Amino acid sequence: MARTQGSHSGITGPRVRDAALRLFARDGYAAVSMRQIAREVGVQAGALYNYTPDKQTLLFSLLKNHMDELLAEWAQVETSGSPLDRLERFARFHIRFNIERPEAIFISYMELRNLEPGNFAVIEDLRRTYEKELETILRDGGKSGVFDVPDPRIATMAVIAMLTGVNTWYRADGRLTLEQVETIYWDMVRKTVEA
Amino acid sequence: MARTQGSHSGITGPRVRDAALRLFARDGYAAVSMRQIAREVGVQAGALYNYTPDKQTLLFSLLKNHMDELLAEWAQVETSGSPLDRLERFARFHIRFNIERPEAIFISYMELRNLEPGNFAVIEDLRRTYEKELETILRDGGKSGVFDVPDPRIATMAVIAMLTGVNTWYRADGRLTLEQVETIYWDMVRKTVEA
DNA sequence: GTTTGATTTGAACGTGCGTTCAGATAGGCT
DNA sequence: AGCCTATCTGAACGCACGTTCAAATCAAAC
Repeated sequence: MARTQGSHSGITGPRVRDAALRLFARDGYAAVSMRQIAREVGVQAGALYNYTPDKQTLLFSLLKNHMDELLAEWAQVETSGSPLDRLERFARFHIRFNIERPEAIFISYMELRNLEPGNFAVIEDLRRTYEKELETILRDGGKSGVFDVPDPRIATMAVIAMLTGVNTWYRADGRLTLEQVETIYWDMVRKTVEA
Repeated sequence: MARTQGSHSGITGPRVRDAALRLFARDGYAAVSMRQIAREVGVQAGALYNYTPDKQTLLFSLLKNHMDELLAEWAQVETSGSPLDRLERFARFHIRFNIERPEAIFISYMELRNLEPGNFAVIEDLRRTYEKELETILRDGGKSGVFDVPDPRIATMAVIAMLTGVNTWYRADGRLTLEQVETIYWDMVRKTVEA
């Protein structure tokens, strides 16, 4: 019978994932060995295989989890209102979500190429689903005349690139609060697409 | 005396750099072995060390070359005129330069973390120099009232992120010409910062 | 206090890594 | 024709990799 208390599995499992996330983000998937992850957790390399069938699946699982969380949290954001309101919510949500988990975001952009084709397709599909959310907002605003977006797909990519860029320079101890950054970016995003 | 004709050095050298650039871009620095690069060139691994002291220096040299080329080409762009004109030139230049060498651009963003600290500092400094060019344009436009950029540094990062994002989706055989893409992005950039 | 099974160890597997270097090769020079 | 030397080969170095697995460990269940 499985132990339900005092089992190390419930402790070691998350610690393996935490260590892998942190090390993959810092040094890159290819540069991090299973032995490094194990050392971080305080365990021998063999023990990791109680928690993942292999290294590739560990990476995929981290990314899949991240994307699921992204979509789940976005699903909880109010979706009613004008395209302008919805766009503001998206911009602020995107910045805040990304800043709160820089390591997962970093891996999501850097390690896609290290996913096997099948795994890559899954993540790519989830990413596209997320992008479609923004695209829909921009199309709605275009139809109603509030936005001027000659090419909604490109505008989507441009806005996401701009927002995602925050992670490359924002520091929690910097001169601006996250709220201030959100507002500055929201202002720029609004001007970018407004009619 | 050094052979100046028929020498393989003049042929193999560039081929090593080409292969390294392509493979680093496709699979990542850490995932590419010297033996793979050598195989691509049609040579044994040991021969590579006639052209680079080690793998790390090969990566650094590619990035350094790229940054030097970026700054050299930008230096040839007309710098006179109104901030609006200068911003348009920057936007179009940035897109075109990036699209013309996607592999070098990709490596420049992905493999920075694989540079030794000293090498990293050099590349980072060159990047900042380039960013300052845009920042100056935005500040000048702000002073003259043509632009409304409450935070020029952030606006710089936002614009560069937006423009650099083109490389993630643009395909030469896609539905838009590079000229069309430039124009669409220039329009968005202009709106982003215009007063 | 013994049994049970989830968890971990520690060693081993074959493979490939970056780099070095003595020796072979071959093209330009005199 | 023969020398010179830039260039390349092929083998070797020690080391680390991802993964496997029998044996050891140890906390919960009885």
